[in-house]
Amino acid sequence: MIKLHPPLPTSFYEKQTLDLAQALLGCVLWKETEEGLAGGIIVETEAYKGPEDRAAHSYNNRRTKRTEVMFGPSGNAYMYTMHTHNLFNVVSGPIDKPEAILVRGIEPYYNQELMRKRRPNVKTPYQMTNGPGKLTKALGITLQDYGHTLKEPPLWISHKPKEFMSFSIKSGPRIGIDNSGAAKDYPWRFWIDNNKYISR
DNA sequence: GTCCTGATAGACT
DNA sequence: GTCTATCAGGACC
Repeated sequence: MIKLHPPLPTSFYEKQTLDLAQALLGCVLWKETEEGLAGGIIVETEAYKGPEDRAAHSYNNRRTKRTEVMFGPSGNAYMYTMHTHNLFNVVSGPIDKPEAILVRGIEPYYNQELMRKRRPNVKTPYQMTNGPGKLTKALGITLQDYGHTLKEPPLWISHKPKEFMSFSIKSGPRIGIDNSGAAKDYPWRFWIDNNKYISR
């Protein structure tokens, strides 16, 4: 699988964050664990643009143990715990520009059986991965992956498979950030139109 | 729609 | 040490 779907190179991540958020749509997110390898198509993302974005953890350049990885180079994993769930983000922006992209939804692409095993009790296939906390559980992504590069196993992102080369992208306000002033209205959420694995 | 769960970092005393 | 908010999810109505 790694030979068929090699990691995207450093140059892929050297884009404006809003462009990268859209470029990630259709790409495959892979995670290999002791249980096996699983992969899913990224179908929904949200951009968070550091200093000027009140909704971002790195707003006003807040530099802490948690946000530290966002001040580093792009192409690394930023993990964050929300209640009982782990959320996965791709670090974006150059060094000292703390920006990131939250992955909110994936479509199972490889080893759906393993995802189902990790997500018992779901009633429809969509419920396995149609949310930021759900997809990390389905793929087996944990806080251990914080700060890890996305350019080599066990956690990596590969180019769009040919069946996902063409689709239309929609955008709109982000989810769950109601207390962030004007920032809550920024249309920095992107998704693949008509995809069934969008979080809402 | 409402309510409850409950990990972790960060702010505060 | 203690308090509290959080880029949700699930169970319920």
